[in-house]
Amino acid sequence: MPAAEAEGGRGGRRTRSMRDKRERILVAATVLFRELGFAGVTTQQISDRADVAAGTLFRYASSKSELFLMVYNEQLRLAIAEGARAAERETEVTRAVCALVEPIMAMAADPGNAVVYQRELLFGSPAERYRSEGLALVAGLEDAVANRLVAAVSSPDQAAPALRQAAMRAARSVFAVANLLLVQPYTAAHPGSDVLEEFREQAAQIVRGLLVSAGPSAGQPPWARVRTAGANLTGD
Amino acid sequence: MPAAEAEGGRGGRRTRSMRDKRERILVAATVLFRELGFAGVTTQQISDRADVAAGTLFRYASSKSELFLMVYNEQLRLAIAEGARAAERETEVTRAVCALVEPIMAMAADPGNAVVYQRELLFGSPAERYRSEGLALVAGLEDAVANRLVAAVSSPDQAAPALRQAAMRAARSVFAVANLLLVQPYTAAHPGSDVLEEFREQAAQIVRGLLVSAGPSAGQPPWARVRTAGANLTGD
DNA sequence: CCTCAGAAATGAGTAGCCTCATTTTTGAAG
DNA sequence: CTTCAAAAATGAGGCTACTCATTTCTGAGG
Repeated sequence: MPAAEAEGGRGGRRTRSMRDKRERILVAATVLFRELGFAGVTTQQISDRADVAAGTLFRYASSKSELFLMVYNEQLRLAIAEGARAAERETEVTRAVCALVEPIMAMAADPGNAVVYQRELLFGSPAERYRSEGLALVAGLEDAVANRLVAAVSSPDQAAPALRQAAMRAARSVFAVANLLLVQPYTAAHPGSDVLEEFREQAAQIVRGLLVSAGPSAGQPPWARVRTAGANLTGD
Repeated sequence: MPAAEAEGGRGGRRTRSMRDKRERILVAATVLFRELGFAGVTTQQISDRADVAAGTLFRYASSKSELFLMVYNEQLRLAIAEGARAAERETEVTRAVCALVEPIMAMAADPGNAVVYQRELLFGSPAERYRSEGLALVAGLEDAVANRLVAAVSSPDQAAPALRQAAMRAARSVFAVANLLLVQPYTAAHPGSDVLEEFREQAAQIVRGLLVSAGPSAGQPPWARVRTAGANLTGD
């Protein structure tokens, strides 16, 4: 009987050893990815540095990509938290929405890894643990944006479902825009433009679209009046 | 002297041989990618089928990804052309914009390859030939969308620069939304929703945002009046 | 203490993309 | 026809992510 008890509760040599290993791997991966970039690192280097065999790595993360997601999910979590804090200080909707998302845009300071992170998050094979984790973080952020949009227009409890839906849509659009702008340095599609500034403008445009009306099928409820709130984003 | 002449003009055994080879490779790649998907095909299979050596493949496309882009750029070209044709038949802005983009959404009928195409286009290594080609196609489509938006509001020749800029932004937003929706089946982020319907709604919202005003810094020029044009997308 | 079953670790092996030193082909000039 | 240089083709081999049969370890029961 003490069996499961003594083991599961806390220590247990086996459990501890695995925890240590996981930690060593995480640290090694973090350092190496940061220093050499995703493509510049081999899984060998990581396993060497973590002092485990090559094969052992794949018992803790099913692929190099997953390893990468494991490392950078942490950074995303931090960015999201910072965005939430910053947004609380804003009263105007559009500003608040931007505040929520901008810390993520700032991750692009390290263009190489930020872009890889996006790629793996969007296109990694589904149903992998760390990918889902990252996607959940993103979904949470989208919700936060949608909530802020709804709050700008009515009190949360009596929000019409149609409004909620329109707000979710706007949130997703904002997110899509952020995504594409993050890769932009890499596509070199629209050079010369300031990415952050562009993001603000596009976000403002989308928010305006939401505020004009909740959508074609909503029959113009009262809050459709709030037309141009947020239009003076750059004005003050 | 006849040197460059006789060769460059048309035939020339060498040139012809290379053309043939390129063609064989393209055909082999097209068939195999279609039948087995990007990941399901090895470069060996392609070179075998094209009846060239393994290494020869990489003289015609610098990587498996480029090979893939080479094949699917063609499909994108077709989709864009079809969109242009469909858009001419529409009078209402939002509908026209959707018509332009929707054939691309339809490419997602083959989810596997459509998603890979997006991935390679967005994240492939820059400055590769076929990637640039694909990006140029996309840029052209964005321009077409922007033009249609501008036309909805003023005659093209006297369009204010601020309007043009705002329209480009909206076009890019629409595009970003399309991008994300295309990967959605793969992220499984927002299941249950009809992708095409979602696209229309989000696009409508963005267009509305543009029509409300050209942007904060534009000082509300006359065309800012055109507020809710296109709001009845689903209504008729 | 010993035994033993299941978990975990291991690292040699595999597959597949791509490189590059070598070989073959080409077309012009003598 | 022969020679030659430049272009193109070749395919063995490198590199690296990942697998899997084998080995090592762990902790419980006797």
